[in-house]
Amino acid sequence: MLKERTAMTKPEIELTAAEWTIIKAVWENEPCAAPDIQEKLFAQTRWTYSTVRTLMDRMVAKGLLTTEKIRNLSLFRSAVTPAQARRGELAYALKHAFDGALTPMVQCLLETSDLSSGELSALEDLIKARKRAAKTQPAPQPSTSRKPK
Amino acid sequence: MLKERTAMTKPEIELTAAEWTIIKAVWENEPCAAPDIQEKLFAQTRWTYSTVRTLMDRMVAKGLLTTEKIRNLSLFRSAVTPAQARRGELAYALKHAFDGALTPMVQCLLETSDLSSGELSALEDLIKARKRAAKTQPAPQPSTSRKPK
DNA sequence: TGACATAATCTACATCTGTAGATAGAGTCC
DNA sequence: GGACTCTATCTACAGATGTAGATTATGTCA
Repeated sequence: MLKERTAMTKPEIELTAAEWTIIKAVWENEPCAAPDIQEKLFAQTRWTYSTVRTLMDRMVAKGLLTTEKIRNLSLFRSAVTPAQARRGELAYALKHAFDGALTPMVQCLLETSDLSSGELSALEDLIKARKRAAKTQPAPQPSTSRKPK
Repeated sequence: MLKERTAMTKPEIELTAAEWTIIKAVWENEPCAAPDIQEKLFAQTRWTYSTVRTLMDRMVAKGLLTTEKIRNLSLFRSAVTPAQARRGELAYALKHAFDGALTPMVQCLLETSDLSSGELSALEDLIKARKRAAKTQPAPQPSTSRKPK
């Protein structure tokens, strides 16, 4: 029936392409009704109400969204923040494609993409800021762990 | 999941967790036979020969591996390079989680992970190198394109 | 109280993934 | 040639995903 994540450390959030599409729309409209999301996405996706609704219901079952029923209407809200979702995505890439090693990942990003020198400088600044932060505080979150499946 | 390969541009490689496991083993043994891969992975995954073989055959069908039959034996080789696979993974994350914007992605990486100042300096050097390269040459590859299915 | 417009619910179905057991074909050794 | 041992092939099956039609319940307006 329902499989729920009882909390503690979140079980590594991973979203499919369709789920990303939905949740981004939800983030922008929270709280929102399914028909709103359907309309909002129709131009991009051509999804029918049924499709959107099925997707959203399944996302509720997975703990990605929540619903609250008000009379005849289901109000949806996101259950994960953009930051959490992003982290999950990065963790997946980091874990599988780079065996957890961050530096090569950034390197690959730099090589693959075509950044202006302004953007490069912005990144440099980010790193400098991070260095300063590291001096004062110990460190942030622990990074991903290993183990397939 | 679904990959949409709208055309021309490389079909955007995406690997599932199981496929990553397999292809990494293949990269390290190329060319190799399915039983080798199975043995190699058994400790980590506990997969039987059937499982590994099915996975590998499907990967051949998808163009991720190639086979060549020599008498009774199927020899497998990778059909995508580590770099291609990595780029595919990054492209997916970049596209869905960061709407294609690289700087926020790097920022998220920096925030989430706990890097030593040595590593941070290494990143800084990478960026500096990239800046220098940008001065001499125009630019590398174009980055990913957009449009959900 | 009908006639609509809306939203929800149910059911369906093709693929794709993860995981394998059962069976058959080849090669090898006595 | 039989007994083994690999390797390959076939078939299966549950669960996840993408996509939606059909049917029903609810709300609204004349």
